[in-house]
Amino acid sequence: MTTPKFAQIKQFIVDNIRSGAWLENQRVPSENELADQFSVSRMTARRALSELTEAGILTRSQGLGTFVASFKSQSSLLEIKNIADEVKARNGNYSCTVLVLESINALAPIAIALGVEADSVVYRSVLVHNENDQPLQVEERFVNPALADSYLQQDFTHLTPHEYLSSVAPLTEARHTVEAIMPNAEMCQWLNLYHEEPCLQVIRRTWSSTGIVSFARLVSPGSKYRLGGHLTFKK
Amino acid sequence: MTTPKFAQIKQFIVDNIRSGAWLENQRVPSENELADQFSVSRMTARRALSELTEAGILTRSQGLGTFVASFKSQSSLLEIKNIADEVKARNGNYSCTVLVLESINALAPIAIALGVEADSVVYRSVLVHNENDQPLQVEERFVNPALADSYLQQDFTHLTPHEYLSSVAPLTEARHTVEAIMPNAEMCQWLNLYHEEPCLQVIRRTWSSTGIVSFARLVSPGSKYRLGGHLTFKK
DNA sequence: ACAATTATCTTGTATATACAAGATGGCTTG
DNA sequence: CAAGCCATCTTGTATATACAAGATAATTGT
Repeated sequence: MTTPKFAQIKQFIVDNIRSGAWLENQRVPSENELADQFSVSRMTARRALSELTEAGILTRSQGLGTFVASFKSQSSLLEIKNIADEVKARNGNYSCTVLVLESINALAPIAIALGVEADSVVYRSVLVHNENDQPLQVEERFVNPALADSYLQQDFTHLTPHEYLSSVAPLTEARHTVEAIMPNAEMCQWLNLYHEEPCLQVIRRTWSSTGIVSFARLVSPGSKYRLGGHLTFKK
Repeated sequence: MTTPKFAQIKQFIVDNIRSGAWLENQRVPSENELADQFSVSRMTARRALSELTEAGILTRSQGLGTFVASFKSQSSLLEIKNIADEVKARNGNYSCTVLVLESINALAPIAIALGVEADSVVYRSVLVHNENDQPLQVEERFVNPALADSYLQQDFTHLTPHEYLSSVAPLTEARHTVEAIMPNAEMCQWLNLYHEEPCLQVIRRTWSSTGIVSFARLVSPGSKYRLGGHLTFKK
């Protein structure tokens, strides 16, 4: 008996749901019933139910019982991975080109996004992430100097901005939006696009405990890049 | 003392991380230390650490200790919500128009995506989801008749296809991809677009225990629709 | 000096027990 | 008959205890 008892009970429950034997919103055995059935203590049976509830596969309510969660309530999740890791994962040759690394006076929209005063100095970088020496994504990033004052001295061909910023300011929050845009002429040049092509744009804002750290715009050609997501009953 | 003890300990730990007092990869107090510090049993302290580990805020390793998880390892997640719910959530007027509801002979790519033989009969629906009577998203869906034989008899102006399919075949898995595309003429007409505009396209395939249930293509204008994601240390 | 053992710390699994609190049905009482 | 009470089910919180197993540092023996 190498697999723990609580894991066996989890497996038993998941199998019943996967096979369709237990349908949505149907009641599952109570803690005491499972404890008897598997000859374990109530706390062990409880652990199986609790962890599956935390995973969103079951729902519980005190006094009533435990039920199979409705699939509808499962929100579908998409991962936004580090692009360097993604390229390496598919055995591509990853490289990075630094196009711009400067300090500028923030225009109003940038200043607002970074939570600093308009026209104050912020850092700006534009990098191109390449796979097999072909542009895959352009990263334009605005950084709050108060939280990362040596940003301009970094060598981003070896350390990504995100990695550097994480080490300088402990990140506490991030927000993303994904949209489809048409690249402007400058972006076309950066991405080496000869004809106009729709692009995926991810806007990422990262917070630290003391304020907004940076504001990044990640643009990739729709023909070369896509986001993947996966949702499954398992474990 | 209304809030449970384990929740208080979780709060204490999260506060220390948010404030930057405990940095990435730094060791946090052990179960026994927390138990002494808060005058609780080891099992209660353990619960706080376990739940924060499950949430991805801490990492643990047997024999070594518990550590603040590195932000880098946190995968950023995007939610794909039900569009009807989203519209209603912002107090919009949601409506749905059924453009196509038919059975067709599947071309090769559709047949492969659905896991059926080429040229076999499958169901196809094209719906337009409207916000305040303006097209927001086109949903083109191909359905495996073996798993939902009364699909064509449904009234999708009141029940979404996803809701109907969930009730008929217990869903066990879903996969998504998001990309930026340029709509063709037919799609432009459906979306009421006068000039060409980049669109966000979500492809969703859903599995049941007995096979692939359906294959959906969700297309929204880039100017009207975006996906939002959010990642935070909390609870 | 070096290798093997031991002690001691950590997390991981499991049990038995106790009481609190929500939900439900049946019973008692007015 | 109906309102209130109570027994009994459920999950939720909390403790004390025991042993297993991984990791590390100290100790011991050669």
